[in-house]
Amino acid sequence: MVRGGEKQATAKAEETRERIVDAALKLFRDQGFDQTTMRDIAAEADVATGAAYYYFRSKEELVMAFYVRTVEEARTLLPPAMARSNDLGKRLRAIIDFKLGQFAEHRRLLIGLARIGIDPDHPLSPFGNETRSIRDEGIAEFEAALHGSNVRVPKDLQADLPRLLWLYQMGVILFWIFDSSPKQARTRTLLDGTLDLIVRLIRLSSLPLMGPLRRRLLQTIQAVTI
Amino acid sequence: MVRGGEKQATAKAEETRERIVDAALKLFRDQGFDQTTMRDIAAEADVATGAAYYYFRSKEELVMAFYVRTVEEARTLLPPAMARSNDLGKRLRAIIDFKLGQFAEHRRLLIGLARIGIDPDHPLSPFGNETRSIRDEGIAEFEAALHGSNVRVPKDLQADLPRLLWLYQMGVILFWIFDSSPKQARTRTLLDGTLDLIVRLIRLSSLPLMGPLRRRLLQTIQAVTI
DNA sequence: GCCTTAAATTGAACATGTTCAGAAATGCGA
DNA sequence: TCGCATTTCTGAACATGTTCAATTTAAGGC
Repeated sequence: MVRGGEKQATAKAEETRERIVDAALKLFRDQGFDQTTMRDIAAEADVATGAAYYYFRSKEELVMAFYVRTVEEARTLLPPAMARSNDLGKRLRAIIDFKLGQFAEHRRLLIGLARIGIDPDHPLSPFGNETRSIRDEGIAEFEAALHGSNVRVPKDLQADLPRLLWLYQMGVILFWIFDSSPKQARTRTLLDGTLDLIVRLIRLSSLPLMGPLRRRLLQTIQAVTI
Repeated sequence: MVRGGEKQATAKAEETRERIVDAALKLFRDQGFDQTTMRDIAAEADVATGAAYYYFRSKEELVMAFYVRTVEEARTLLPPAMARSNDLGKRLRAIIDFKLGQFAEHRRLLIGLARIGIDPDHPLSPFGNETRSIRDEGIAEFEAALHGSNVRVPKDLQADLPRLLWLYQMGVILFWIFDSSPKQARTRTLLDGTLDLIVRLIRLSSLPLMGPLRRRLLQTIQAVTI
């Protein structure tokens, strides 16, 4: 049994696994998630139908495999991109632009992921237990963006702000999946309009006057999130 | 052919249709959306499997039928509930509480609706064309809440604010579907924490100082929404 | 009452995600 | 190299959403 990585796979198995992901990604990209059948994928990867289920629990998990790939890519490529400026707005934008760039070719594919996300009972829900490490890595990206930036973050915000920004990013990505405007121009507009506002809000939140309001908001956020 | 209402159905057909919805709702409630098969539903309604597809295009459309029922119920019950106060916060709360009350028994069922919602290509997406009239009715509820309230809304906000509040409501409902805390207590906390804030924001937005910021936000919102 | 047309209904067939019992391949100690 | 355990893979079977050709039922005019 392979699958979670509980047992380390042989080189050959690893190669088969990759072949299945590659086949799936190619077909997803060319004909969309729903239009691609598991039989198609297996045929494209030159394995039997059931083989895919030896490596992946479901069709959606193949999308998740793609997502994991992008996270790994981000791990090496994001830090240098971030180092280019210490302006918080630019740093946040760098993260989100990078992600959207990674997804660009596979926009329709993310519908498969979104469907997972919407189902709180699904093991692969982005808010669930099984995806914690991926999620934590995503949140850490925003922590890093804040850390090296030119914006001071009030102490009591420091613990929650990265997660809030990550949540914002998830919202943007969701919007982007929906966005049928040419080249997803509306998403760019959304980013232009809101990112700058967020940075300004973070800046304002440091003002002493804002203490009570900030605490009130934080309290709500903490009470609401798990 | 029935289905959209293109042809008016006979009384008997209408009765069959209702029987199918009732059967579906009963089974959805008792055993969940995914665990209920179309064969189960047909059997419970004493019709053949295919009959359900004479009236509904898909399993999800049965959930939509439930949703339409709640909208119709709201049409008669919401106005009186709203008339009880002209405090905007209370009026908004009345709408949302009423909806959550309607859904309470069928929380798991809404996952089926959420899956539709997340797929921008689905004909029944809450942002799509086919659901316009339902959506407009929902937005109108918030328009009414604003109209008879004690809060003055700046002119340039009046066109968009109801839709924004409706969007907020959708977000709350989505959160509520996810909310696994006992009796969905976290959703109540979220409402307590954010509704009051929203009302205060609307109030603040009238201040002359807020003009530029308000215009900037509005511009973004208008550029971003369809 | 009979005929014609449309509406309503049937149930088998189909498509596709998923499972599973077993076959083949592989690795490994003796 | 042989035997055995484990991993990898197979393809048929299954479950379930959906479609569809065919049948039954109902409505309306004559």
